[in-house]
Amino acid sequence: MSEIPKAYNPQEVETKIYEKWEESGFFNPDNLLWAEDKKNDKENRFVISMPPPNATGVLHLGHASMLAYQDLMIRYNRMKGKNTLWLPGTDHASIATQTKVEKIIAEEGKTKYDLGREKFLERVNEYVENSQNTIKNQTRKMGSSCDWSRERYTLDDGLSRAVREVFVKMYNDKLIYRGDRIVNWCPRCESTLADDEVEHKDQKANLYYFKYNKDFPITIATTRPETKLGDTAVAVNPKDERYQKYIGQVFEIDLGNGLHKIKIIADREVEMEFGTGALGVTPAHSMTDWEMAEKNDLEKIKIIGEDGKMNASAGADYKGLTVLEAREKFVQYLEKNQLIEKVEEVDQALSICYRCDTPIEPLPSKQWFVAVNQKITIEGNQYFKEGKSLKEVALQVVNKAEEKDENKIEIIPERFSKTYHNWMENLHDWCISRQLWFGHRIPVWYRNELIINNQELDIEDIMNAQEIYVGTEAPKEKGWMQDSDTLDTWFSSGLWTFSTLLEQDHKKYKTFEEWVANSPDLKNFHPTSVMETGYDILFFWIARMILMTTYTLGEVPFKNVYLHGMVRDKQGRKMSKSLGNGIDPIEMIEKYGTDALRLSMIIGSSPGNDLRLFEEKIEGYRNFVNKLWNISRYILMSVDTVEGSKGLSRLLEPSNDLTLADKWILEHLENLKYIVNNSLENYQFSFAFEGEAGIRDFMWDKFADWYLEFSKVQGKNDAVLIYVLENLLKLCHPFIPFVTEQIWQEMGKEKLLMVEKWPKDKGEMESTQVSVNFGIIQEIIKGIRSIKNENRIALKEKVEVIINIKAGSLSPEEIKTIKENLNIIETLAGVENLRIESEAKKPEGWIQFDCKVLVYVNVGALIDKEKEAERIKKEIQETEKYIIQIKNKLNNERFVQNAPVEIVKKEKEKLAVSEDKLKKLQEKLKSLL
RNA sequence: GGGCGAUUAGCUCAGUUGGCUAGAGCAUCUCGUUUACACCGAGAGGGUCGGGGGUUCGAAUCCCUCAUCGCCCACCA
Repeated sequence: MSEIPKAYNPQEVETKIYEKWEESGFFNPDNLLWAEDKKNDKENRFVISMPPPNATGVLHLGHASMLAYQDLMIRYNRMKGKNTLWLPGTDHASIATQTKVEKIIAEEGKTKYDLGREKFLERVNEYVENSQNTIKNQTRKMGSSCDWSRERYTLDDGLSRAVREVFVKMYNDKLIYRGDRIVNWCPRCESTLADDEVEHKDQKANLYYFKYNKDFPITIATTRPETKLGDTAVAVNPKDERYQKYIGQVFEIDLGNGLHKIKIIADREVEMEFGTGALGVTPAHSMTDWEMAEKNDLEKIKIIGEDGKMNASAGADYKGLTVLEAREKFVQYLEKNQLIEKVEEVDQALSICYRCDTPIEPLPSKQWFVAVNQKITIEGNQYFKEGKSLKEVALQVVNKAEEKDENKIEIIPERFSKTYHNWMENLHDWCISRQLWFGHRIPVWYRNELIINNQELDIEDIMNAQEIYVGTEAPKEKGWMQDSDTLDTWFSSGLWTFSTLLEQDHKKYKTFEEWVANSPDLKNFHPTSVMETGYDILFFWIARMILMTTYTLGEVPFKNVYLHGMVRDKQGRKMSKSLGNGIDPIEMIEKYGTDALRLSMIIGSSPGNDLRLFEEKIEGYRNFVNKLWNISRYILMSVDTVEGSKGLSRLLEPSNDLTLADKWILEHLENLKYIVNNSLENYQFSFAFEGEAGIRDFMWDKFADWYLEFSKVQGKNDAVLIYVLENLLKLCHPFIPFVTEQIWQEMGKEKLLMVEKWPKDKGEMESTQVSVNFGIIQEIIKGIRSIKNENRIALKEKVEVIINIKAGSLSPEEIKTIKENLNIIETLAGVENLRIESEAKKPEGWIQFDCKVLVYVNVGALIDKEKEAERIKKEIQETEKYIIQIKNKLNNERFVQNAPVEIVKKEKEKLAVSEDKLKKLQEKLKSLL
């Protein structure tokens, strides 16, 4: 088997291995044979809905990390014999995708209007198809073992029907309504945005202090003077003595766009300390002001249009100007009339669009909303049987941090439950209509006489039609026109966990209820087990899925939510194009292999916390993978097989004829199984690998550096070698699937490692005599090596050593152990003429150290006595200090009284050991001088 | 304005009910051409656990407070 390459070459094997996996069919739970009898056993399923990447662009590190965590969970559970499904797909991401394509055609000097809706959508779909393929191939490169036969797209036929069905159902239940309300408007996207799609950016702004006219009694302050053209009130704090007398009065003003009535109103929300304590109320262009207007029944004058420009109501002077132009012009007007008192620079949180950073313009508009506070009763739905609102149910099904209920959704880490509850409690009705072309068209049709007569109509006219039809298909009669808007992309992703499990061939089901009741996948795989995603979309997505799924199915979408952090650079900065600090996962895969990249993202990550990633880290894990490769290479080259390589599997169970080292490694393997199982069950992925007794320590330190070196000297035990290797490969597989599968194949296995049985553990390992005995040998070897190194003696250069065993210091078994392992000490520490003596005196000029025994090492003439004496003095000082510490503790009555007995006992033992050590050190120092 | 997180070796991080003289990897230094691996092996140095206070026999760990950095939410216009 010497044909195994010296260094693992991921590029050569990864594609082939992935093809092998995919061809095996085991990504699809229907083909997992062991699951046959448990096919319909819901308890035995493990399901993850892959958060669908946007169907734009390429795979970035965020995707890569998500795929690494999910594939880890999936492979672990699959090997454990669960009916395992990982359902992949892509999201049409209406606003993101449309923005991207708009940019592309802008480079051709065109706008979407030049193309028209139909042609534009063709371009988008073309673009999407291209990107989807890229993303899918890159997902494969990550080694993702997802079931491609069940792949879905939020805009595919079935999912589109699901969207329409749910919309209609909600409309009929009065949970969706059309309302004329102030909304967040992005003038660049020319669309509304949901509240959480608005981001805030801190910036400096001018705060203008002025009066509407010379006679007006109150000075107001604003950062947006141009909106004052639409003011209908001035609000003051009811407690503000300065303005008490004006409350309730109405003034008439003219800012050049006609007479306005300005009413002085009182509102507790007004801060007396800010500005002049008086706020000009612009109902149509401020969220706060809109609410005040509702409360006080004020007129709402819309002066800014959907194009972000001033409209006719702003007056002839301003009509057609952009907001900024209008601001400049209005400020000039104020200056000319000497109305400005002062201008102050203030910090302001500017609202911007989360997709294109354009400042948001709040304005009134007729839009579709989901009513989150509307109470509703639904028969057969466990959550809504007693009249609850969407919001109430969404709050009820998620665990609060302080009170845990197994039946509720658990968010990991726990602290995000609080964030979730807080956000959900404050949720307003959700604006779901978007003035975008790309997406699910709203399934609403309008009709009036004008449409029937086929006249040229403005969209406003149509939408103001008297007749409305809401249904999953267009009405058959003539004269109906569909709403031109599309749905918020999160509306469809909110259905993702279940809409993807509805039978693809939906046409055979007449009603939604039938479709839901008869789709086998939905029955078998929903609710899903874990939703693994970034904390950044907790509100956008997690919350929406919970709202939509509890309503539609009466089920939660998932049992647990695992939130990962963001990938950042070494300094903790966001990776971005402008900083140039981004890492391309595909490039890293080509350089270091997928397994290395996966490890670099799994290790060091903990739920909800950001992860710093840099190339040296990936390189480090490439080294790890190569180490595993070489351990395997060594074992495969050295074991004697019964029938060539395929005979390896016959040597599975280690026999009873075991050396100390055999027993030692097998014990630690058992412990490793426990550590890995326990950590993975508790989502402590990093700990399973990198923890104190994790995979890395076992493989590299215990197995390679100790056990294999022992076996080279003391003779190998093929059964143990193979047994440990096989188990190690299994335990590593979910982390680093490619290299482990490749080694498995090199071993001549017929079955894929991917579907091998996961090693069961027998609980936590207790410290045994085997460990103690092995530890003694290790200590002796390490001590000799250390002394040689300090005295600049090469490891291979042999030195004389005497092991001095004091009467009664070791058990007979321990003494026997040392005697049996003299050869290993000689070889691994570079010793000749090794002797064991009891009560031996240290020969002149030798150096001693102690562990459980005293060891004398002949370092010959090389010893630098003074340096050695210095070293010992330092050690004596440290030991003395330590002894004082322990003595103080033990002399403290309260410690002896209050501390648990084992702790006190331990301290006493420590004291005894240290005092013994001190004595030996002092002897040593004496003999030196 | 409210909430959350982080702060442990030069760097990246462990440290899970408070109890081994606080650990690992990388980097540094010394040594090594042992046929599994230099993507390696052996050894060494390096930390008053952000500051202060408290609880406790005992604190990196629990509580309070301050500081720095980061994130989220929010209608100071």
